[in-house]
Amino acid sequence: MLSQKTRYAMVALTRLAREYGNGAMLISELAKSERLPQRFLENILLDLKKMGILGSKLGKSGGYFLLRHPKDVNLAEIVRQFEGPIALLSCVSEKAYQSCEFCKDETLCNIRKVFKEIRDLTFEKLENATLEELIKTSPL
Amino acid sequence: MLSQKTRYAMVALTRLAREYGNGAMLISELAKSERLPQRFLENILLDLKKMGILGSKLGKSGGYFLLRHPKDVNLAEIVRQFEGPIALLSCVSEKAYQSCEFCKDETLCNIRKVFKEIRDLTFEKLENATLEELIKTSPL
DNA sequence: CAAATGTACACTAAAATGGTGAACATAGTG
DNA sequence: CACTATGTTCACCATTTTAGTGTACATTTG
Repeated sequence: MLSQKTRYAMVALTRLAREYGNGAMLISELAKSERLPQRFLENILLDLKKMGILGSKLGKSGGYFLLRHPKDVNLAEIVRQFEGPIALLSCVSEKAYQSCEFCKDETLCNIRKVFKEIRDLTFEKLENATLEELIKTSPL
Repeated sequence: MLSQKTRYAMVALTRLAREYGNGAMLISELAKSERLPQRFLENILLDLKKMGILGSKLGKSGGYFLLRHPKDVNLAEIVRQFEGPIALLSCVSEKAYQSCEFCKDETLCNIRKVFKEIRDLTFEKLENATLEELIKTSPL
């Protein structure tokens, strides 16, 4: 299961994506309106800023805002940052590959094959889930 | 990422599936030949016994053996037991569903939609991964 | 009975999770 | 310039999870 941190990040980002183009939003307002713990949220927003996804302004009328266009931020990047590898086994991870201590030949391992397929499908779904897609309202 | 416990369980089970029909195998032999920490493995095998997947015999020439046919044990069951829910969000879990504290209407939530698709694909792959499939040797 | 096995239950060290506290830096306003 | 509202930094903390280990016990076979 995803950590609270990742879930909070997704909620905060989709909100900031809806506000895209409207200037900065206060942490306090974001926390209150989305029901996120403010102090914890501060850490998360700071991480997102360091990733180059959010920008911030200090002082009066300061706050956070989405730097990139919502179509240029996807969940794969967010999940990687806050959860670590998308893969369930390091032997099928793209960014954090480590060879398996059990396998003599990974190409013949059927366990690996299953988890490789799962990783690839999961990654594809997460990568296609841009903030733009996430804030689209379903047709009635 | 999957825990060591889950990985060890998968390794032990595929080995016992290969030995299916050959009687009991010593924990010590299983641990040594598959390079698993024996004491930790004992806990895992006990869990698998309680799940009705393994049987055991005490005393001399005792040990563990697969109770069910290898085609009747799949990774979905194993992952659920040792990792908890297959879903990444409780709002898309089948066995551990919990409503989302953020959503007003889950049917309209696009985040949920993404993770529901991921859950369903993952579950399908894990369910089709029976021990019988896992021990098949690839054709040359 | 003795030895070889699995069983039970408690315990522990280290890491991850989900935060909080206190002081500081910066930008805008009067 | 001083004040105040904001974000920033860094350290700290309690709880839970992970990955085991310790010790004693129960059962079967020879």
